[in-house]
Amino acid sequence: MPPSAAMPKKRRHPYHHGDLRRALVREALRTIDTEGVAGLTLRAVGRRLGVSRTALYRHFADKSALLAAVGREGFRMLREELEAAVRGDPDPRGAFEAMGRAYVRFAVSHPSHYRVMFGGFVESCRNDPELVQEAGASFQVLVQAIASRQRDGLLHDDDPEQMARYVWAIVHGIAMLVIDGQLRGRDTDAEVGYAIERLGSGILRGGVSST
Amino acid sequence: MPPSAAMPKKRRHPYHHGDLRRALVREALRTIDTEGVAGLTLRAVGRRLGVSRTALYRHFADKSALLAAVGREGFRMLREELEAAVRGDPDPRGAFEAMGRAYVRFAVSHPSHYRVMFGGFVESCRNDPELVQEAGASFQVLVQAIASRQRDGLLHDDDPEQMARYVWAIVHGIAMLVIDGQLRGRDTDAEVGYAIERLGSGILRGGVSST
DNA sequence: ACCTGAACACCGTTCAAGT
DNA sequence: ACCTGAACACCGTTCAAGT
Repeated sequence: MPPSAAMPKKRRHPYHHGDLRRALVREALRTIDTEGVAGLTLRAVGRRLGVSRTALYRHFADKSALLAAVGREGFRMLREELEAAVRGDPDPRGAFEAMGRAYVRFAVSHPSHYRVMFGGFVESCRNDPELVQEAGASFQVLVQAIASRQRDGLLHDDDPEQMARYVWAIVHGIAMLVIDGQLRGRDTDAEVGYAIERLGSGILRGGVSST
Repeated sequence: MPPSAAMPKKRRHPYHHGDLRRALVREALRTIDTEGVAGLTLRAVGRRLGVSRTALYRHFADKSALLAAVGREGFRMLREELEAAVRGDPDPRGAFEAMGRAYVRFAVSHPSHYRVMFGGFVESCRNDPELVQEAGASFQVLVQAIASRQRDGLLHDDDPEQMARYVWAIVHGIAMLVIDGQLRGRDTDAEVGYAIERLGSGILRGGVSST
């Protein structure tokens, strides 16, 4: 037989080297970055990793389990950044603002994570209790920050969770609008800065509390 | 030949009766309602309408064109509801609140429309200028309402478009959180009510304007 | 344990052909 | 004009088989 005919020419090592699971998540994110969540296919991920179409099923039950892993990672990263923002600024007012900026910055610099976290692709609560727990932990960072500032007398004495949902809706709204390109041409920092100012003071003018 | 052998037994009329285009949009919405945007397939839509897999291409260039039609319809409906809310309440303060409630109510009662409008499924700006125009028209309803209240001296004299983006981010954020089930167990009306109150007055307490 | 290819039941889209 | 079926190049997932 000819010496070089039956040589397998593509695969260098028959098995994937190190941590295939992590590689799959990383490659999925790269794909979502460029193609969008709808453009994510397991076959292409495998192909790009030089691995069979079905190797993925050794690490994830199915496609939505892979997405759940992406979402979980995202919530952990977000929580760490929020905690860092709280820790980073000794002034309570400044720390609160830093959290808001950190939240939107996270979403803008990790849009793929963020979309998976909130895009409704993961059937969140049903499937993955770990993901629900991570999501709850991120939210609690905000709740605690608000409660602390209420104790300092800086914020109104509303239910801290209620106030946290309000603040969350604002930063989430800004983040989604930026990611979806609805604020194209706008300076994200300026948008967040305006929002934080009016979040504090309100949009109503003066003491006009009619009737 | 046997008398009843070659009878076509399924199709009652060989062509689709009336407005296939409208039927396709309606059926697409029904599918998204039950299966989610990811679960929308053109073949299933055709099947459910008793029409060939490819009949759709007489009315839409491709799948994303169908989604663009859904998005356009959504923006038109949203604008009409916002305009109705403004018209419906003579009191400026009440009308503004009514708009916020109408916005979130629209998103919650038409989640499929809303997801398509803002989910990034339509490559918005690129493909469909009509859709961009409809979206802009909805936004202008809010901008005009704000400018009018500024002339009455009710709101701070910020750039009305800037303030509109802020208000939009809030209602959009609430709408997305409700639709994605992140506020499950919460009373949507109560969330919106709280948001509108604090949107007006701010979350900071008293006249503490330090430094 | 980890990986593989073949196979199954699906997709979106194109196209020559029918009425 | 409007609709059709066959065909193409894709999917996610399962499964018996290899190392």
